Amino acid sequence: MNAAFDLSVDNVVFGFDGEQLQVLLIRQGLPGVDMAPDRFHMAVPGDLVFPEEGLDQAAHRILSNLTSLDGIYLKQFRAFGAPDRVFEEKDREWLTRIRPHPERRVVTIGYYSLVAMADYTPRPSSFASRAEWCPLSDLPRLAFDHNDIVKAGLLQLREDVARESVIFELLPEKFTLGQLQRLHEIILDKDLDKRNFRKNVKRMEGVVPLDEKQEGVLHKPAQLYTYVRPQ
Amino acid sequence: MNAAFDLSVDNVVFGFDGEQLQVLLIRQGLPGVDMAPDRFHMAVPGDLVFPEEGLDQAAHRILSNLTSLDGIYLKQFRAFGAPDRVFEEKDREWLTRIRPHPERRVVTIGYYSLVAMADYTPRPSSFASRAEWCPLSDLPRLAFDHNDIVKAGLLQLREDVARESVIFELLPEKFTLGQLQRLHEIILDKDLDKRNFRKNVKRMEGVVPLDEKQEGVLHKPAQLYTYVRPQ
DNA sequence: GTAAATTGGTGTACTTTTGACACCAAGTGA
DNA sequence: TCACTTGGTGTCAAAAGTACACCAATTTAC
Repeated sequence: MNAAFDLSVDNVVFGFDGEQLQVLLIRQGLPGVDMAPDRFHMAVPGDLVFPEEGLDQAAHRILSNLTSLDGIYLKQFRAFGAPDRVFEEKDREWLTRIRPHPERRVVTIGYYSLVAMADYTPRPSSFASRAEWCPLSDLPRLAFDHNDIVKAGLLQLREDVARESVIFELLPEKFTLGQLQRLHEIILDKDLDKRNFRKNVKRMEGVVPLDEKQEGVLHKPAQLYTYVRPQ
Repeated sequence: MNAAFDLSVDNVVFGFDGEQLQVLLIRQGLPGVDMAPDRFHMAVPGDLVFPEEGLDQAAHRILSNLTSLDGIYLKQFRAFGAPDRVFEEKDREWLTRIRPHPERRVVTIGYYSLVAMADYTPRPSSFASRAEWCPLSDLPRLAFDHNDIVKAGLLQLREDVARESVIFELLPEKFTLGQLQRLHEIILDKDLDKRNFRKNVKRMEGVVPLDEKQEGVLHKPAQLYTYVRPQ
């Protein structure tokens, strides 16, 4: 019995544009092959873990390679190891062409991450892959079990938002309370009362007002805030 | 580059005896070898995942094999994949003798589980292994990175107890409010007020009083309760 | 320059939850 | 019958959560 696995990491990167949650996807073609649009491989950025590298380390490396995103928040949330998680013909074909051992069972470790979209517009990177933001509400059919992975990442994010200060990773350096509230509403998928929300923010450590206002908006400009990690 | 991993599952099984939290450990010797006591391999029950089996499935199978515990609550909480997680000489030696590919890097998926100790006294099982309860407060040095795994499992349990009804898995079918409170106190590692605790229990779905009282105790016998999963 | 549209910003009253606190009751064993 | 142990109960104050309505500042269209 020769139970060898390939191990991969998949990163569900959430971004926020002030309006809705987005997920970073990569569209991968095959080098030198002209593919029909529906044969593209839309997936969350992920790849195999190297033999000598830690999991967190791999997650950062892979994300950096595929999207040039560096030094961002990344949290492991779950392993996905159903034996049939790669079952579609299209997926298998793709693997055959890029993986040294396409027949091997792959177990993947899911990470989620948070990025302030304003701070980063994804730069296509290296090999025939293009990174692009896609609204969470409008996800296409993804490769492998990546739709499940995204869903699970979102659930974890929801749980974490309540407890941690994770959420500020999703905002630009300067943000308005309106944005902060909308982000909470979108992640938690429920409406919050404006005044109560602001009451809570006041009690929150690290949210500090700047001497600056929004500009170029078509309504009363909002006070800008920033987040400084407590301690 | 031939990046092949072995994949294992490790189960941190928590038990409660009415007094303190315990963890289920297995003491594994080598078949036919007489080992000095300090060379025994004390570990959390875990083993390799089969090539064709899902992760949850593997966790249940392995736990069942090593401890004859079946059909219990099991929750995946984290993957452990540091490249050097198996570094001690003693551990390596042991692996060399039981694993087909002892040199292979092993990534393990941590599960935690909960058992009402009263319902189950571990039965030694199959190959030269003995399962035994060990107080959490008095854990020995375990094999591999199992001390870390237990610690991480406990943290996850703490978080989950607040939200879910997980905790009843740790109690016998009939329990007293005193036991329920002690269990909370032990898991959360803080004292709770008796009256406030009972107030909260009243608001909790599923905890129903029985027409029965404790017997054979050296004090006022307590009302017995049971838990019925809501809906 | 006036009106419409849009989002920003504020306080109060009610309800619910949490937290602190002390004493009698029902058993056991000496 | 006394000492010991755990079981069981209510009240009050503080904190947190929730519901709710109006004016302010800016832009654009007329």
